[in-house]
Amino acid sequence: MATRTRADAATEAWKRMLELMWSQRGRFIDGVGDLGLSPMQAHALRFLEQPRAMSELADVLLCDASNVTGIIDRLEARGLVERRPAPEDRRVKLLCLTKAGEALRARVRERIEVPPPELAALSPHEQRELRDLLARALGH
Amino acid sequence: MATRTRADAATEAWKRMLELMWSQRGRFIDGVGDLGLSPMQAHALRFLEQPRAMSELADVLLCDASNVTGIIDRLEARGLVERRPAPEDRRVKLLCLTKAGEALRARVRERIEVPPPELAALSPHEQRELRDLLARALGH
DNA sequence: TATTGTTATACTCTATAACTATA
DNA sequence: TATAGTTATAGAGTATAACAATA
Repeated sequence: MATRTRADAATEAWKRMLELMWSQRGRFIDGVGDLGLSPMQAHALRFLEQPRAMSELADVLLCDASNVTGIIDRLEARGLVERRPAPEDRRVKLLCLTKAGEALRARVRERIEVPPPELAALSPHEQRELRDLLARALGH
Repeated sequence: MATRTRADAATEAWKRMLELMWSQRGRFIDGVGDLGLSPMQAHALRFLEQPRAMSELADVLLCDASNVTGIIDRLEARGLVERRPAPEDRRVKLLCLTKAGEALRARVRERIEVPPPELAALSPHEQRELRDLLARALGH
């Protein structure tokens, strides 16, 4: 077996994606921080496009349900989210964004979805290639 | 100006990259968790390929220097890192990995750098295209 | 009995401000 | 005086275990 001096292309691509993502961390933290949100609070808003149960939010945030209690407590205290008992199972609480929550969620998305300069600087053709490759990878 | 019903290609590409990254979050948390590391501890190890001052590590981790004290305290207590006064300025402390720290750092990298199934499933040609596009974006 | 969400607890990460030791 | 790092403090995220309400 020949000595491998270079990783395969998927590994190289992944390492570069990690590098790009890490470089955008400050922009994300500052962007949502300007809106008065911690990173996890911003992610919670992101996933509340539709009402979800506490346990569902815990699943997508990859944290214990007991954490979601605290995260939602803080958003609720700001009037961004409401807890409503689910009609079909009163143990379940559905998390619904208020008007203010919807508005802030839109602002979070606007900020997060602005592509980094590194991508914006690619040619239109390269941008489309990248977009299409990622669509293939994600099975879109 | 015409109504834009679709975002430009860079924005679509970025959104897909965010989606792919978020989907890999659990693998990262579990991967470094299996090694007994929190995410931030793992990142700290990542950036200690060469000895660095506390303040330098604070810069790359995007956190206050006072946080680095605690993060490094915990790594040092496990014998992974040593603080050494810098010869030219004894206020500065250089963080050096021990043998155990080097070994664990290598294991962290091995785990993190495995590409996700979504990328591994692309054809070799597509993988190379993706790798090269990202290299262009990053100015490599 | 089992499940959903909360509470209690403890640890980690986070920033700010005050402090120390060097420069 | 200024800077590098620490300590003190407080708030937020994290998991585990015990608990209340509901199924």
